[in-house]
Amino acid sequence: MSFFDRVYKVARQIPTGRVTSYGAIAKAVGSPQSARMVGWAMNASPEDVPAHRVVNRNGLLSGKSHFGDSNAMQNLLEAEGVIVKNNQVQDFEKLFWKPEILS
DNA sequence: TGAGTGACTGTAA
DNA sequence: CTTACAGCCACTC
Repeated sequence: MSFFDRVYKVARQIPTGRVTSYGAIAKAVGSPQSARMVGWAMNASPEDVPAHRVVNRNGLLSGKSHFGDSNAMQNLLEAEGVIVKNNQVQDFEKLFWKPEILS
């Protein structure tokens, strides 16, 4: 199983209406210092991976520009009940979902 | 085989 | 409080 596969496995576990950070996923897959790789994995993520629920540690939609439309990521989040304003998730601390560590 | 790159993060000024 | 900088690891050319 590759690094990417593990990232996808964790990302798919993010509940609807919740968000997490790249660093949190990196930690969950066993490479806490590979947050950048997580982002890269998201760049190549399959459709069944909710990449829009993954933001940076400030709750900022750093990856929105990688979606087709500049509003796509925000629209997806808002459709799930996540309030996004100025490219930033509101109540990020409340909505933050901590992924479980992969064994 | 080696250098470049990136949807990040934590620490320092 | 905001801005800067360096480390990080897996992947591509």
